[in-house]
Order: sequence, then structure tokens, then C-alpha cells
Amino acid sequence: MGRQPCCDKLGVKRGPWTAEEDRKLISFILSNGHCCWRAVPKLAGLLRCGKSCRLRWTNYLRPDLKRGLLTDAEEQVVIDLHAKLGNRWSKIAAKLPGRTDNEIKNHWNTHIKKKLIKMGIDPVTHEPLDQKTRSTATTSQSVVTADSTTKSDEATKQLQQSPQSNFARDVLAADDSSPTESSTNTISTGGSSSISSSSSHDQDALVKWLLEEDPPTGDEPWLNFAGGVDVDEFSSIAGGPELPWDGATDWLLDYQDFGLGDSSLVDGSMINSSNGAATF
DNA sequence: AAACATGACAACCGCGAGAGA
DNA sequence: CTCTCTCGCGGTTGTCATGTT
Repeated sequence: MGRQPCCDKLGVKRGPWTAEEDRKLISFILSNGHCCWRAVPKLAGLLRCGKSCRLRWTNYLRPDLKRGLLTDAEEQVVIDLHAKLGNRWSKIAAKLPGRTDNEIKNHWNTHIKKKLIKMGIDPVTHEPLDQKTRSTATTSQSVVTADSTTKSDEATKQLQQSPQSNFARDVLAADDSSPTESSTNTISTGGSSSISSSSSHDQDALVKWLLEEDPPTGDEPWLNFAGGVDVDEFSSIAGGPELPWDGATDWLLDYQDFGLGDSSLVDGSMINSSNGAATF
């Protein structure tokens, strides 16, 4: 019967988002949440498909996102999780607060993959490349598995305990003396110790945790469609002492650039003016 | 300075899962 | 149970920035 396209190809804008579009989407979601993504562009006055809106929001506009390169510690976690989960980027991202699956996927493809290959590690199997060529009858444990019971476990524990904390930065700060290269070393090596069977108990526990859903906090204002969140409240959150996201995020700057402090942008009047059908 | 190569990341596409009618 | 719809995921492509020749 065929799948209905997610949106009409005609009349739907594609390509990079403009600041104006971002502003519309942000103001709409902050004040209304997202009911169903399919309806968002229409209600927000955007000539985009809902899918595009969702992607833009989750990967770029969401206020709890960290920006910038993954830290060494985060990279390490990604590698370890990838060894266990494979390309399940969303699961991996769920364990890295403030990071998106797309971001991690991109980072993997552009950085980590090459790094592992350079170190002689198959980025798919996480086994040594030369070992792989010599014999396929090797240990079923991945190369980085052993690491995961040591360094990575520490990181993942911290993540679990404080999902909103910027643990990676703390880890880095605590280990500031280590040069950038050291991250490479920790990845590869576990070195001699990495190719050993790790405790299956630890493995199971970690995998179990990995597969758990992150408990929703439930207080994200942009998730509350009916809430009609006051943007002033939101901005006070953003500027307050208890930032739910990294205060240095570019998003905040963008937010200010968009002039969202201006209530005229968020009280629905702007949206209504651009889309007469949308009323709240 | 121009052309080309490479890197980085935003965005798109197609598919599958799950929910609801 | 089947069908339809929406959402989310993972793979891939496109575009811009930066580096190199």
C-alpha cells in the first residue's frame, strides 16, 4: 500500500536552517512543547516537514545540549559502549548527557574510527586488525572490553549517578596532566591488558545498565505541550544558578541573538501573524 | 592567489517499531 | 488481527570551513 511520505516534497523547504526558522521553532516549542512533530511546522509557521523540525530540535536547538568536540573521557565511553552495543547510537547517546546520537555518530565516523584504525584496531569488531587477519578464532571479548571494567566503568558510574553533570569535564580536570595522546593510549591499550576476558559479572551489570532506559526527569519544559511554559521562566532557568545544561552552550547565545527575551516572540502573536490558522 | 583535498558536521532518506483505531 | 500513522534510528549525503599544494 505504500508509505505515505513524511511530508509533501512540494512547498517544503529543505537545506540549512535559517536563524529565523530556528527562532520560530524554538519559540513554538518553548511555549507549547511539541505535541506531534507532524503538526509542529504548521503550527509554528514553518515550511518544513515535521521530521526536519524534530531533527533540528533534537540535534541542534535543544537547550540541554553540549556543544563542541567530545572530550577524551566521553570519547572513551563512546568506544566502550560501541564495543558492546555496536552502532546503536541512540543508546550510546543516552549515556552521554548533552550529546546526541547524530553528534556521536559523526564523531565516530570522523575521529574515532580513524583513530582506532590507526592504532590497528578494527572499529567494527574492536579487535586488533592484524590479529583478525591471522586468525578469526580469537577471544570473543572485544579489545576495549577489559577497559570498560576499569576506566570506563568509573566514567559510566558517574554518568549513572549524575546524568546531568558534566562528568567528562570533571574527569578531564582531574586528569589534566595527561596529554591528548594519552587518550589514544587508553583507548588502545588497555594495551596488553585489554585482550583478556573481563569479569562477566561486571559485563552483565554494565550491559544491563546500558540497555536501561534513562529515567525521564519529566520537568523538561519543552516536553510539556499543555504546559504553556512561560519563556520568562525558561530564561530564568537558563540564567539561573542551576542550569540544566552547560551554561557555555552556544545555544544560549543564539537564544539571546534571537531576541527570545522579547515576549512578543513567544506569546503566540508572532506565530499567529505568520500562520493565521494557528491559535492557542 | 587559486585550485584541490580533506575534515567536520548539519541535514536528509528510508526503514522499522510501536501505538492506536 | 489488520491497517494506518507517527516517531525515532541508523546510514548516507551535502555543504561549508580549513588545510595543502
